[in-house]
Amino acid sequence: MQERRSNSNRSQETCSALLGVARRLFIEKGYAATGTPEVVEQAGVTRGALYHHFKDKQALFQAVAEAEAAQIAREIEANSAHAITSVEALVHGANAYFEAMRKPGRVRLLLLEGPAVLGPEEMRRIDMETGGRELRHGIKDALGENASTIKIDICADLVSAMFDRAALACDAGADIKAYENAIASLLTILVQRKSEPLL
Amino acid sequence: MQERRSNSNRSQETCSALLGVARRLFIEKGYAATGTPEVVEQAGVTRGALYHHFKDKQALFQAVAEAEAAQIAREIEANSAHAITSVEALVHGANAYFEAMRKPGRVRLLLLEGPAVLGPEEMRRIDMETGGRELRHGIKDALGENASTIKIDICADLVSAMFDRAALACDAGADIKAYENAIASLLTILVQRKSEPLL
DNA sequence: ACAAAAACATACACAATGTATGTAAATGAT
DNA sequence: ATCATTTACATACATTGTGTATGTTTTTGT
Repeated sequence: MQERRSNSNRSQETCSALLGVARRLFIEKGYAATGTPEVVEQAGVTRGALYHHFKDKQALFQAVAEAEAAQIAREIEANSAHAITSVEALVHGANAYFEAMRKPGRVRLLLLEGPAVLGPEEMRRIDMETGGRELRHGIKDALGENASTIKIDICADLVSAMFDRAALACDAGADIKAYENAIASLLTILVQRKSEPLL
Repeated sequence: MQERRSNSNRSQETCSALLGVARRLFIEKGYAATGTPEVVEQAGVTRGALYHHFKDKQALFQAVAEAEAAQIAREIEANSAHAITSVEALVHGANAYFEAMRKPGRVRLLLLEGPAVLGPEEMRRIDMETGGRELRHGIKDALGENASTIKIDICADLVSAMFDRAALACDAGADIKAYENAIASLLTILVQRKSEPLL
């Protein structure tokens, strides 16, 4: 009794199983402590399948991280759809980001292990293709048209750093509201300075 | 011909050799790609000596990270000795931090690998015992006496996050002056708000 | 139906980690 | 000064994981 499946279906299902198990183990035990034998065992395949679909363990992690970042971007986009002023858009986006990063494991995946495993430039690329792009857009609106590209980039980078640190702190048990208020104050000040360039 | 050395001297010299080689390899190749056989070979000892002085590879990394953080704290303290106002102290401290973090490898050690290998809470502990303590003190002065402890902590955490991100960007080739100016502006705004509490 | 390619599975070579055990040097007490 | 004890190492081993090479099955295209 053998059900005939297409090749793309086979690949998709095995990749999906591998990514799901890898994601859970990377979150539970971390990248270094997660062995490929354990991953394939729980996914119901062999190491041969893994190394057929992914170049190495790092590529598996990268796929997990990219999928997670894409999902986060979708959630942010859904939760911050309606916003009138640029400040509101920024604050809504920030709150949506915090809400998304509350899902267990995301902080560890994207803020702790990601930079160490894939490097900061690769993580920055992933971030820019997902959530970071919208943040930069919001910052650009907030700063006004007289802000140079480089200043927009730096400002967005610094604000993004605060967001990440806040998510990290909340993941460690800190009060979310306190960080949200602090960041909201900073963003408000930032935008009120629109006329005379802040940075 | 055998020179009689004290036990503490023997330990100190082997530990020093191990830490020096480990530091260089951790910086050059990263934590995961650095093997203990390579470390002990270049240090002129055996793995037995390593595992006698350090519990495991992670403990070796932690010792390297703590030594580096302590050295950075010393450099900051030396370079920001004289400051009149609290703002000046903050800006001087920030510039001293950037200058210290320009030394090759420190960004990778303390901002990339450290959080992944030792965990964020351990890195925060190390930071608080070295440079972070002075930053928090400066922030407290800048915010004034009416700021609550929790607000001081959060503000210092967020500012520290910006410092770290700036150091990371500069390590990747970004313009240091641009980030320094951006942070200086933000700090100025922060402190000008002393009367009506910012956070 | 048959060749080619894709999707796996199996087996192997290599390396690294941590530990257990053995040895030499230093310390402390008599 | 000697001897027991502890400290500082060195050696050997057991385990585990990574990546690759090779083999097998299933699908695809002609």
